[in-house]
Formats: sequence, C-alpha cells, structure tokens
Amino acid sequence: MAKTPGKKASKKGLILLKAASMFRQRGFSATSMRDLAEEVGIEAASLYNHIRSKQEILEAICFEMANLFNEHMDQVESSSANTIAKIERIIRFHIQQIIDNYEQVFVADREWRHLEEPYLSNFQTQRRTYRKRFAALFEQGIEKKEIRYIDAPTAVLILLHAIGGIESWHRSRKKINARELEENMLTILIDGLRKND
Amino acid sequence: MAKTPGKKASKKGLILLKAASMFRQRGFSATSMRDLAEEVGIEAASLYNHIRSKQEILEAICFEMANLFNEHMDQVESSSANTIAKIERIIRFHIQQIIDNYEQVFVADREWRHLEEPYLSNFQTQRRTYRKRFAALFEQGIEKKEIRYIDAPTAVLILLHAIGGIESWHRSRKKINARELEENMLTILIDGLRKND
DNA sequence: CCTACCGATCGGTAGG
DNA sequence: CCTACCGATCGGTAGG
Repeated sequence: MAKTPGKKASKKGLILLKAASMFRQRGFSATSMRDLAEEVGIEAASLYNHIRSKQEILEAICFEMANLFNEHMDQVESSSANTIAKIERIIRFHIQQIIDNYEQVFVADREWRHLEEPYLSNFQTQRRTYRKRFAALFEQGIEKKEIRYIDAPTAVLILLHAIGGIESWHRSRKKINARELEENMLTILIDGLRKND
Repeated sequence: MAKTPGKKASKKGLILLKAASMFRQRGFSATSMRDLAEEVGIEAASLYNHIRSKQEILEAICFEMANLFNEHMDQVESSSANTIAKIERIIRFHIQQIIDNYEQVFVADREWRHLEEPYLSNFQTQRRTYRKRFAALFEQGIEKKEIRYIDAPTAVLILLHAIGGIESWHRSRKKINARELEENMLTILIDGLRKND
C-alpha cells in the first residue's frame, strides 16, 4: 500500500536499484545474478523470491523509464507553450532524469538490446514513437518560423545523443553543479537552433 | 608483406571484422567464441590459431580505432587552417569513420569497458587525451573570437555524442546519402557554434 | 531466505 | 584446422 513501486521501498526495489547500477557499469550480460545477490546482501537463490528472472529486472528498468518519458511527453504536448519552450522543457527533463535516475536512464538507453521478445519489439516501438513525437515538435517550430529549417529527425537524433553526453560529465566532474551544466547545454543547443534573422 | 593488417586481408582480419560486427550487435559479453567461429566458418577451437583470446580481439579493435583518431588529430593540429575549419575537419572525419568503419567505431566507443587491465587504463587515458586536445581547439577558437564563449569540455562532450547519433541514422535510413547527412549535422553544430555578432 | 544442486554454456587447451 | 575435452561459471530450481 505504502510502497513506491520503482524506488527503494521494498527488497525488490533494492534489487532493481543495485541491478541498474551494475548493469550500467558492467553491462547486462557481464553482470551475474551471484554478483547482484552479493551486492544486495543475500544468496543468489534468494533473489528469485523477489524477481522471476534476470530478464524481468531489465524489463522493469526499461519500461519504467519508457513510461516516465512518455508521460512527460504527454504533458508537454498538451501544454500551451510555444514550440521552443516545449523543446526546452523536454531537454531539461532529460537532463534532470539523467541526474536523478542516472543508472536507470543509462540502462534503458544502452542495455535495452538485451531485452527478449516480445519486450524487445515493444520497447523499440516506444522508442521510435517518442522520437517521432519529438520530431513533430521541430516540424511545428519550423512551420511557425520559430526554428530555422533543419531536418527534424536528424535534429532529434543529435539532440538526444548530445544530452547523453552528460553521462561522461556525470562520471568525470561532479564539480560543476547540475544547473550550470543545464544552462550550458541549453545555450549550445537551443540558441544554436533558434532562428535569428 | 602484402596484407593490410586491420582489414580483411587474412583470416585474422576476417575474424576481427566478424567479431566487430557481432560485438556491436550483441555486445562483447553476450558474444560467444562459438558464435563467432560459426560466423567465420570454422570450429571454435580453430579461432585460437589466429588469435590468442577473446580479449585480444577487443584490444585489436579498440586500439586500431584509437590510433586512427589520434593520427588524424596530429594532422589537424599541425595544419594551418583556422580553428573553425579544424573543428569542422574533425567532425567530418568522425562522420566519415562511422560510415566507413561503422562496426569498429561503435565497438571502440561502447564496448571498451570490457577491456582488461592494463589495456583498460591505457585506452581510457587515450580517450581523455583526445578530448582534451579537442577541447583545446575550442579554447583557441574562443580566444581568437572565432567561436562564442562556451565551456569547452562540455562542448566537446556534446559534439562527440551528437555525432554518435549517426549510429541510429545508419541503421534506420540509409536512404539519405552520407554527404547530405554530413552537411545537415555541420549546419546544426558548426553554424550553431560560430560567432555571429 | 538458505543449502544443495541441475543442465547448459562459457573461454580456452591438448594433441594430432 | 579438427575432435575431444577441461574447469569454471552461468541462470535458475527443489525442498525446506
């Protein structure tokens, strides 16, 4: 009743958190259930009282993140802000998620390939759809002359990967505060995109 | 004598090529030597007449790519072009390498984590150094007022990751020709960075 | 949540 | 380049 499903509430939550951390560092395949169990503080066999399989852990992480981003996209789409502001909101959300849920975001972004069918196809479709919705925003912005002409799908690819660059930053220098980084990225990305004629 | 070491010249070359392809698709850990052998068309045990270990394959791929990019950086640094032109050359080189050596570039970029010591540290150092050299270029450009003020290391991170976005493009739509994509990226990245006051 | 254990598969070697 | 095989480790289950 009181447990927040995805977070650290229960033992299952702890397992998911530790798994995300290990999947990020070593990769899904290189992480053994015995390693994970040790990190959690129980025997490998005991993990199976909380989760059904290694696959299920990956599924939980990937789809929790997918839902988070999809729901945010719903909100942005139904808001009345102008297009640049919408794009800025999405970029800020991505950056914030990388900071708040670093391990999970990373796993969902890089380890989803190890999902098995039918989850693999399902996830890929959600990923494609998200990018199309994002690209549609660019096209609206171009049409409204808020953004200068560019190929929208290419712009989305560049933007999403550029944001992923924070991953390296996150590891190498926590010194710069999150807000400073956010503004820095926005300057480079948004101001580079905004039409100035 | 006549064999081009890294390419498909010898059986070893073929093994490296197939390995790069499989490491990219499934990841290093999820690729077994038996799978690789099957792809090459020999028995698993026979692989060891050409390579010493699975690790050695990863090392060959990663350091061949590291050398390629380092040598290009040497050339760019010693050229007399202005800073924006140098940065543009580097971006074009990255894009070209992703197109020409897609599998190897991808593996060197994403699977190097599975390198063992001392190769892991060596590779990480080379990676850091390359980024520092790239960042130094940005700092020069800012000093010469060719580029507007930005945090140079952040700009490098964004740029390198943005270029990595072509990976998705590469898979999803070979329709757009390479040159068109290159110009598209340069427009978004360079023109967004160039000082216009 | 543990002990005990399963069959499968792993990277790699011996010997020819 | 192959057959035959090694010890280690894998994800997961039985049974309590």
